[in-house]
Amino acid sequence: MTSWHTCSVPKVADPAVRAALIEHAARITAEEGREALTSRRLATEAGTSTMAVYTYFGGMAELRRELRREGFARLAAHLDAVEDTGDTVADLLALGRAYYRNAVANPNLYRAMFMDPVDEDRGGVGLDTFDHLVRNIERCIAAGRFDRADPRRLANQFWATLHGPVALQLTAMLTPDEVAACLLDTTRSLPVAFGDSPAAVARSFERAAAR
Amino acid sequence: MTSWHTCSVPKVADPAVRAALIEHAARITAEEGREALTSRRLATEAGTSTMAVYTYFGGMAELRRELRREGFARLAAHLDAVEDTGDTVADLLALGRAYYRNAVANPNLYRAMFMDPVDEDRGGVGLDTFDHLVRNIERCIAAGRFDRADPRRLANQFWATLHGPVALQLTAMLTPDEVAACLLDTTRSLPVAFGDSPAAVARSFERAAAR
DNA sequence: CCTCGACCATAACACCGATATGGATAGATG
DNA sequence: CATCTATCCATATCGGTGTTATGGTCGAGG
Repeated sequence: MTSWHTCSVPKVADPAVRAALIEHAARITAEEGREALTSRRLATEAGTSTMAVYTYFGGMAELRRELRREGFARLAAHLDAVEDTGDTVADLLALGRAYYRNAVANPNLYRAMFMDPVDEDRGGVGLDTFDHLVRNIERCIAAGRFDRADPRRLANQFWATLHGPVALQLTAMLTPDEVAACLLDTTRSLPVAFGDSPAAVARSFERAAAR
Repeated sequence: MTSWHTCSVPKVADPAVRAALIEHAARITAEEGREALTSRRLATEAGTSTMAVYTYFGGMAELRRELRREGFARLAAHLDAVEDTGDTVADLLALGRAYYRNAVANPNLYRAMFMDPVDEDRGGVGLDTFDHLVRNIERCIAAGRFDRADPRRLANQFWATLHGPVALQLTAMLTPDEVAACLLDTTRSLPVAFGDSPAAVARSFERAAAR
């Protein structure tokens, strides 16, 4: 029949099934970690069979790849929520706090993005996420707060300085308290190393904390 | 028979089999990563059966725990090879370089130690390894190079500052070149944040690089 | 209407960690 | 020396995994 008003879902490459798989995969991974994400369980909870994973993704590895893409989208949403103010360094510190909050809010997705091994090369997944960080550092330089330098290099440094404590907390190598102290110290000293004055950093720190 | 000169290996709790299991497990993990370490393959290459894993360790999880202990022993050997000189900050920088070299030399063991998830609490495995770092920082403080502070807190900060770039390199999020630049910058700025003068840090940096 | 091809449910395969079972053997006991 | 006992481990098995082969269903286009 297929009359014009039935609006039947096209059977070919049904995007709803694909989206449901990613959604359920993200939920299972976020709630119980990578090991809990099995093809059979995913198929059951998504209301399909394991074959759907292969028709839409090719295998569990590719599905996890899409899962990482989803995680980067969520991280980007967290970072985009930090709005720019006149204090570029305070903005940078706020970005750091948002990064940390996203990590502890979704530890298993953070693991999947930044800590789990991945055989294939990471084909630029999540690369645009860090443009946000780079642009903020460019503004810090333009505002005269940081010395002139390659913004990308400073951004990598800032990122690694965040990732170190975060990763050690997620593997229980450091306690959350130790990590909090660590981040407090490093995020305070890093802008100074980038060229800002200690007094200005202290002011920006209070402004960022007040948000 | 078992006369006094046959020196028969005691059958009860044969430590040679246990050692062989750990040795082969370390080799397989180091060469091909965590996923390659299966009980069947380990048993085959060690010349025994999978049951040996259970009689000696209780399961694959406990075996991996011992594997981590082995990794910490190797790291400790790397760090112990750094000898103390009169320049305590140069010693600290040399420890950092040794830490990095150990990580890139045995990436999969580093993963097993610091990046892989572990359900049980990390029962202080590898805790003594960081005493080395803490004592060095205590000497930096005693020598007047660093401001008075909790040495453990500074050690955590130093460790996290190393782990961040290292971990991002091992997951291919950053290239080795980017990580090298990152470590160059952070290890240079961190002692300054700890209270040392930039000029003194620069001197110690050259001394450490000259080793 | 009818064919065609995409989608996917079922079943099977090879592999994993873990366990039950029993045989072999070293050491203790008489 | 004979026997007993407890340990170690080889075999077989179980439930689980990712993946693949097969075939049926059903929408789309001629």
